[in-house]
Amino acid sequence: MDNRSIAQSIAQLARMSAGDGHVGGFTAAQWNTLRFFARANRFSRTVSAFAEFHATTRGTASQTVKGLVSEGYLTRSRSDLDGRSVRFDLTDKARGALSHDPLDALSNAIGKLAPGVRNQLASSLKRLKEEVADSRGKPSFGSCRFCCHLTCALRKPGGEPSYACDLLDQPLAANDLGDLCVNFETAQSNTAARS
Amino acid sequence: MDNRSIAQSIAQLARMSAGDGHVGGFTAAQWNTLRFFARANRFSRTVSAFAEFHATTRGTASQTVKGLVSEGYLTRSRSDLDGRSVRFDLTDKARGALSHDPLDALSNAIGKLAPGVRNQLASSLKRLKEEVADSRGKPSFGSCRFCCHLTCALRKPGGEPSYACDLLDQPLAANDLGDLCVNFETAQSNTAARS
DNA sequence: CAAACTTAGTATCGATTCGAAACTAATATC
DNA sequence: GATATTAGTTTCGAATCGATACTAAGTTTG
Repeated sequence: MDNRSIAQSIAQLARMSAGDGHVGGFTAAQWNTLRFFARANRFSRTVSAFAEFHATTRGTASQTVKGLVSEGYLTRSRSDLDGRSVRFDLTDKARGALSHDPLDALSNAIGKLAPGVRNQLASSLKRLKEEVADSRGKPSFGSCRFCCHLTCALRKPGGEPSYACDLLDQPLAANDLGDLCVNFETAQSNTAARS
Repeated sequence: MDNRSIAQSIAQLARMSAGDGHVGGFTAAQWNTLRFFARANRFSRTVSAFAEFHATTRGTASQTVKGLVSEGYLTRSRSDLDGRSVRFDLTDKARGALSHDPLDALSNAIGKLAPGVRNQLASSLKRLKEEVADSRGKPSFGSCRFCCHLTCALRKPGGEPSYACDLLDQPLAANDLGDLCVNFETAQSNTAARS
């Protein structure tokens, strides 16, 4: 099986499961938007970050987001720190909708893989994402847990560790570490750190 | 990393690399169409099979194909066996265009994986495709090589083997065995063969 | 064998999406 | 303080999509 066939398998798998069609009242673009805002951390729940993630323009992303806001799936709130920035958060209504995500067919299939195979798959995909993002000069949207900007300090010996992002200089809660971030940079391979 | 995150990685990877945007003068739908007709075997280079593969309607698929025919990327020819059926074949112009496929970014990234990891990835994806296709009650588009309908006869001891599809009762050339087919059914797991 | 059904492909229509470009407003840089 | 950059929005035209209706060829069935 050659590389191109494997690449096409990935593309087809995505198309098969995400479905381009209107499932459950949402368009494909809307599903992707909801999924993104469900998984992005608070620094990344913006139109720009979503546009980047979704590989589209800010204009298009803005339209999709606007639609979901007017239908009550996202709330809109301006940032205190940056007057230009606007953050969007999922409503409970959206969270309810996401419990019938058509992508679950794929998630379930993944769940049936043997643990070792599953983990191998996850790490291969992570690797591929970084590689492709790199070749396009775009961020790859990883989670803080594997990001070089994550700093961890142990408040007191044996106590709860506290986390922070040293790029944005903002604290991070322990259960936010798995969320996606625009500013993600892989923790290894920082050979060009001093550039 | 949970199953849903992995599923989203697959979706994102596909979107990142295939790019929804107009690359090289083709739309995303057109790229997918060209890729399909490049990899499908002669029984599957039809509007219906492509619609199935692309998870869209025949109407939409017909439109896209029509456009590519009028631009000289596909040729149209009626089937001798079935007066309704029409087969579409790639022109050299199309083959040239495919040498600048934006999906190559992903193919190249896959090529950089260690051979073992790469093969593991390929088999996981194959498995997932079948699983998801099954859960949707749709064909999964595998290649003849792994299909239960493939029959192989050795003409003479030590000679070239000859292949055929026992479903369509048609001969298969050795270098067609890697092509995609609508009628694909996985060679193993035929527990319900007598149903 | 003829009526009824199915299948392959096409055409038309309106809704949605997309990218490009122009625009406002806030922040950075020099 | 002028200029550039960044975040988000808006508008516009082209393209896509799904739904639906349609033609024509094959299959089933009575």
